[in-house]
Amino acid sequence: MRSAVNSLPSTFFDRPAADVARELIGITLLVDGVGGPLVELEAYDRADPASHSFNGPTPRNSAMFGPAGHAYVYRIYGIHWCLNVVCQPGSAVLVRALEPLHGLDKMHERRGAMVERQLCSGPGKLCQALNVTIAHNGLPLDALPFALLATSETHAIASGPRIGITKGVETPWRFVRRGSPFLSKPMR
DNA sequence: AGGATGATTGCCT
DNA sequence: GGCAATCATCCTC
Repeated sequence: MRSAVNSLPSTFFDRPAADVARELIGITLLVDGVGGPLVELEAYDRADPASHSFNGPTPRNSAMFGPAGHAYVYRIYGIHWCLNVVCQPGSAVLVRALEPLHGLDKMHERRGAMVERQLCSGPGKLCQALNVTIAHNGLPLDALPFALLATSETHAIASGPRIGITKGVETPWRFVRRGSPFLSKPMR
């Protein structure tokens, strides 16, 4: 049984990013109807040396200091897009992986022939599959093309160190649905 | 199975 | 000029 929470209050996001990241596990993210349940997220905050916001606002990270519940999209390594949801000022949750469930045909068009477990198993892959780009930077997640849907299911959640960073490596702010085959990497 | 590499943008020192 | 919240490909073991 599913209940729509398309209008998640900004108070849901205007909290510590680690709390939001944990609670977003299992919530379905759609972009123009394409997406599925979130299975992997990471938290970053203002006091965190691994965070883009650590040294204050810049043109690139300005969305991180904007309204909670809006998107922060940035280009990484000159190639890939990464999608975040803004939480407390200067903090955000990086959307790293989801279970491909809706719009598989569109995902395959964008990602090519690909086993399902690799369609959205990483932040860059997920943005390609859902067609998220800089055009989405700053947009609210409670309005089209975005949608967030909660389920009544509960999930076993595991946490551990974040991926791909060189600072703050011991902060266990990566949250995954335990045992999911759709993660960017197994939790360990 | 695991390590090295190239692609390529934008911010930093 | 260096580096980064990545990924696909091309090695080597």
